[in-house]
Amino acid sequence: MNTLAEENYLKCIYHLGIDAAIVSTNQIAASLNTKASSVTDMLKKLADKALINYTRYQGVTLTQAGEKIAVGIIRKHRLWEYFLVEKLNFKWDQVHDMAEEMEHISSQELVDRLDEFMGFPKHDPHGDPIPDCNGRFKTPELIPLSTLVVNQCGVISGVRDHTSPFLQYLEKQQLTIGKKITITDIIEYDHSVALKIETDKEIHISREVANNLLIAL
Amino acid sequence: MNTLAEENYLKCIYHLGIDAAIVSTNQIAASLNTKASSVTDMLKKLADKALINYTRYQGVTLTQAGEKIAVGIIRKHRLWEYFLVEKLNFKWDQVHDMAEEMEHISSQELVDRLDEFMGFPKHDPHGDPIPDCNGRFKTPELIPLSTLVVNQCGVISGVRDHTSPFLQYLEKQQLTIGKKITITDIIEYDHSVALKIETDKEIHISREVANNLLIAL
DNA sequence: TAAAAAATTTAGACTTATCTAAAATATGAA
DNA sequence: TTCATATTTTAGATAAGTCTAAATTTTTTA
Repeated sequence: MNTLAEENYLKCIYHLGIDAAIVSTNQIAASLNTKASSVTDMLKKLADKALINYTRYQGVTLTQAGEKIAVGIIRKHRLWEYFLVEKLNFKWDQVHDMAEEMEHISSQELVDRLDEFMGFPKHDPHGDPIPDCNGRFKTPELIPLSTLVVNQCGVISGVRDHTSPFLQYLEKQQLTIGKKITITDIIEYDHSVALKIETDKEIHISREVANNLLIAL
Repeated sequence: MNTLAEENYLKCIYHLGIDAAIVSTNQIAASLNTKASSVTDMLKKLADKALINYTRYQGVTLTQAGEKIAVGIIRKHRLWEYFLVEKLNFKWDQVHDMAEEMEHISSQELVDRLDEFMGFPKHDPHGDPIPDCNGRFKTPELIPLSTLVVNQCGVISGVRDHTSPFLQYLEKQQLTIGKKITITDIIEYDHSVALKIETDKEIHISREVANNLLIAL
């Protein structure tokens, strides 16, 4: 088995690897709030375990074995988030830190039974896809709301920012997963966006918010 | 917050303290599969944190603060065991190791909501009482089955041995929590016991098994 | 394309929790 | 009540994961 620190590095490399073919030491250090020298030490260890491909000064990628572990952790994280929201009635902005602890519970059978207990959910409370017990999942085509044009419509299906303040703001504005929205206006001056939620409510959001809201067309 | 190791020491001292006013270094070492010298180191640390009362060579007791933490961990352990058995359909002999990991998940609100979700259960799958959110619980008067006499009856309400082989054996014999039993015979030679389960099944168990089965009269 | 800047690694140190071996203290049997 | 034994503590070492500071390599830019 792997230590907690190892698991966190693998998960981090996986996430950073989504936007970049190769992940750098400094990216990992920034993401984990640690120092580059600490990262280097851990990279050597993970390379020895054949969980990453690593050459000095050249950044890292996950091996198949490493990716499998990372996806397993993400599966657990998202299933526990779903559990916390759907079964224990937490809000979507409260569950991240708890799931961060729970994702390290080791039993494979536990996760699989939890999955079954909840009816094999496909998405966590933030819209992120939940890998199945074989680690398979598909990432739907989502685009930032900021790329839509006037009169275009779509469904809120994910967020780029998972922090509490952002999620709380969205909740207050009723900008939650599954809601259908239509762009009614885009203000040239600051790129802020006016939009209609479902059929009634009309609201106005900043460019930054629009950038962090993901839409399925 | 306390480290995982600290929590395990506190829980261990609590359990050992049930049968003895003062807990010794060697008892803790045996119980945690560690060395006495390691225990001494940790005792100093816990004493510095005012979680135990400790004087060199004199053994330890928990302070009120230490006991509160220990009971909190036991509450979490037992609630998760209940969850695993009642919601995820695990057998009572499969849940201990998983709960051992889950008991260290820190959120107080999570445990309390879990408790509520399950309807505030009073006992875990092995019959042990679950402390409420204020750490209060009462230990019912239970006696080993081996102390009963012929024709005496009672209800199986707990076990002294929580290991898988013992629990599996009990399950196979239908000697599970809640079953009413009546002693039909006690064999002088080896102190083994013949008994009737509920109204029908008649079985024969060893002295050792009888010693580890707890009965409410 | 060479020097400056940025990124990364190495070297050496610290903390936590553990260990072995030796020393100190307590216990209990003669 | 003293000595042998058992228990406990101290001293010093080790592994994991982190840190700072210095050295090395890569990248950028002039």
